[in-house]
Amino acid sequence: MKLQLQITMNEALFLRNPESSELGKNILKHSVQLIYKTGFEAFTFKKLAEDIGTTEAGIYRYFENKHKLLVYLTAWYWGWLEFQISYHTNNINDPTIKLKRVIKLLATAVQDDEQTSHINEKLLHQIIIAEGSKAYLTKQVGADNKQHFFKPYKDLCAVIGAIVSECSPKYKYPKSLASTIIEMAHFQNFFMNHLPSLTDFGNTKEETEIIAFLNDLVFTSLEKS
Amino acid sequence: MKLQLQITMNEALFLRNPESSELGKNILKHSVQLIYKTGFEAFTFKKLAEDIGTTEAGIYRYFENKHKLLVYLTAWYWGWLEFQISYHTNNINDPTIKLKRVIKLLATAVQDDEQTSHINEKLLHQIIIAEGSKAYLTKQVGADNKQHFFKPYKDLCAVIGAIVSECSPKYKYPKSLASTIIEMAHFQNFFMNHLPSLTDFGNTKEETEIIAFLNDLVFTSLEKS
DNA sequence: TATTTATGATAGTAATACTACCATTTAGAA
DNA sequence: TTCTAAATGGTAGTATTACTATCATAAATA
Repeated sequence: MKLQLQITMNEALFLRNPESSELGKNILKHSVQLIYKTGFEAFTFKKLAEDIGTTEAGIYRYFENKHKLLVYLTAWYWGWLEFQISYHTNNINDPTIKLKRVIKLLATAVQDDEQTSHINEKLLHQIIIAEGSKAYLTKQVGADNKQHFFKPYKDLCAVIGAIVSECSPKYKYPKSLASTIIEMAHFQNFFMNHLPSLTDFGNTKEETEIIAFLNDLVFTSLEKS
Repeated sequence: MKLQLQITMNEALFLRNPESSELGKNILKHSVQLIYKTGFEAFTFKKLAEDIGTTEAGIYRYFENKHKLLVYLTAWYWGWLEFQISYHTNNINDPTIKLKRVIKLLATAVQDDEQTSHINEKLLHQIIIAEGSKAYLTKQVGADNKQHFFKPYKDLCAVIGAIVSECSPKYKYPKSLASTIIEMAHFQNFFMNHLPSLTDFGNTKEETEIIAFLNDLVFTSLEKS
């Protein structure tokens, strides 16, 4: 049996649903590869079209511009990650163990998930680390937010914040701690690999060290309160 | 008496030193205003030239491209902030008080500093919040790093990391905690203002709450170890 | 079989990100 | 003071980017 995981996306993110056709799926697949390879700044619809073997106009029928495509990919990732979290923390009662799993999932390089054939989660994870915050660090953040483009990110943050509160009902900053965990899981990874002197993991470059740091940071805060 | 604070900049960041001429100073001054107003993506040298009343070619004599200008501005800001920190923590012996001052300086909206007439620090602080990470979240981060473009950021991080270690010599992650403090002072501010459900400060939107959160996060970690 | 719908192919435009060149003004050295 | 070099102003031009529009064809569907 092979289950197909479908993540429901905000329809305002695309002009035509990329999951609904071969070309659309190719756009998702190749955009992940190309953004990973060139970085978001150098990424253009023209290069993407050449990569796929279609034309620029073909891409524009699916996405208005590359910013919307990036927001789509990040939203997809957060949706996917929330599912991963719900799957891997299912049936666990101890919120401390749950939160540890969450931290591990956030900070660990992902395996390419067979369930979603056209998107390479491992590459997408790297894209989120290096480009993810560009999805909201824009002048349009307010307008995009009104259209609920960041709902998957907020939902994930709310889920993690709820686990934090389960661990420690009196802790005063569950949501800020949740967004800190998410962002730092990624930033410390980027720093470790590119600006190692900003971290304490420059020698080993091991993800496990980031996990240990975040666990230490989070659980001393929660134990105290 | 009016002292002029000069921040020494990496010469590879510019083609001609913008501090050395009126046009150069105008480029710095107006780029801060224009990036603040339009955001970095929509910011172009053409618009900047029109703003100043010069031509595109004039700007290109000082900066190779807008990325280098952004890196210049961020580097300037980190250098300036390191001076602020050293000034405001001077003669304080208790490292805990020092670290609290640092957190406050990082998280507080700055006053425009009279000592540096052509750069508006208050606007620049806002630019750092919204655009600062774009200086290093690029494919060229390795090449830029080799040219020491991020040295002021690293120096600042090292200074803060040293204070952390003073507070708690056994704490295992002083540098990662320092970069976490810096990034979160800015990200929580951005979230509070634009995606408030990612924080616990959405109601009041007060910087003092970010400071309280960071103090709680940092000092429970340090007390414990 | 008729008819939508998706795609392919081509063209065109405005803006961006530069580079090059020349004329003029300004500032410093002789 | 004059000469010279440096800084600036102004204009042009190019390749690329970020789109929009149009038309033909192929594939799916009714």
